[in-house]
Amino acid sequence: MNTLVEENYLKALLSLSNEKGEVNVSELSEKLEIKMPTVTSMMKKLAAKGLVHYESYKPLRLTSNGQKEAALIIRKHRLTEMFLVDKMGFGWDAVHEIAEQVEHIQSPEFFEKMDELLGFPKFDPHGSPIPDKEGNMEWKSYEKLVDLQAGDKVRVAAVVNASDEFLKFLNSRNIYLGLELTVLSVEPFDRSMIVSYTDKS
Amino acid sequence: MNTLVEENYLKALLSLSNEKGEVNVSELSEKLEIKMPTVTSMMKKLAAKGLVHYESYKPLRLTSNGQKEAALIIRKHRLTEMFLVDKMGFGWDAVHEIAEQVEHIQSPEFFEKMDELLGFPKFDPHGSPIPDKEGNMEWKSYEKLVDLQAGDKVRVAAVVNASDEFLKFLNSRNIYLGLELTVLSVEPFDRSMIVSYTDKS
DNA sequence: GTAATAAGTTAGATTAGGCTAACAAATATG
DNA sequence: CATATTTGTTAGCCTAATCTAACTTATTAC
Repeated sequence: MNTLVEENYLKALLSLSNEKGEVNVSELSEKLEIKMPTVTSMMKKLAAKGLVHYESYKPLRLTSNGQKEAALIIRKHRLTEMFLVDKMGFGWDAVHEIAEQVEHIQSPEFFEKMDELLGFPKFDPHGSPIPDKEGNMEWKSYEKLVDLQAGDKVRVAAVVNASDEFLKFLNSRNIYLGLELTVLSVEPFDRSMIVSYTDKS
Repeated sequence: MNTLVEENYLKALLSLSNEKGEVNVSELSEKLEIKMPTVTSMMKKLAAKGLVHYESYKPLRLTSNGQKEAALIIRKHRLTEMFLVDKMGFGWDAVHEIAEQVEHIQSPEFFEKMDELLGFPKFDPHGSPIPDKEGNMEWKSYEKLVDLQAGDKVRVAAVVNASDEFLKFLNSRNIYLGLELTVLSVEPFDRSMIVSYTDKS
């Protein structure tokens, strides 16, 4: 069994390795807002538990076991977010903080029940995939808005790295998952865009 | 803000002081399964935070502030139990463990929402009162089964100190809150009883 | 009312998880 | 390629929460 702190390291490691293959101690340190020496010593501990491959001065990698453990925490996090939005009526910008805490609850039945009540969802309220019970995560690669051309039409499928401020911004503009967007123009200088959509509010 | 560990001490103190006015270090130690020296040092810490009245070799008492903090944790615990039973379909014998963890979540909105979805309940699934937001707990004093006479009719209102085994026993006999019981006879030797009720299963 | 027992405290050690300061290795720069 | 910078590690210290062993104060029993 892993401590709450260990779980947070694993989760951060997984999300960093998804963004970019290899993870440095400094990156992990920055993400967790924990100083590098502390991270180093935790890496040794997690390596001893068989969750991380660690060699001095080399990039960090989760073991397959570590990856699974991390994915199962993400699973709990995303199921919780889904539950908070769908069953409790929270906004998608309000659920992250709560889910950060609920994800550490040790009770398989609790999350089984959520999953069941939600009808075994595959994606969370931000469009991120929910890993299955074995820790497998379906990675759909969506087109990124930044890569589109004028005239392209797309449907909002997911929000990457959803900060509170950004989600509140989207809310204030009535932009939500599933909404159809049309790229009207792209500014060549910085690729800033004008995008149109139907505001149903 | 109190740590999770401090919260557990406060909660244990409140429940012991409800059972019997004064609380000894040894009782608290036994309840928490933490050795006495550790309890002593935590009492000093909580006294420094103004949550406990502590004097060497004297019984422990919560301050009014400590009492409030403790009641608010109990509130979160009981709201959670109610939510798990009413909204998630758990049995009353399965919710304690989960609520022990959920009660430590820091998110007023989360528990506000539960309260609202449950219709502002006054009692939890075991019949125990749910403290209000100010930490006030209505103490209804029910008649205890052990004090009844042959011929008395009562309705099950609450289960005191509900252990998992006892709740499972009640479940197995189809005894639940609100059920009407009739005391048929009381054995003078040890006050054991024969009780009748309608089994609706 | 003294002695035995129980309850409570003090002192000192341990573990988890954090820190800073100093050093070492790897990488980047002129 | 030699040096400066960045990155990573080691060493040593800190706090929270736990423990055991030893000592002190209260309580109980004769």
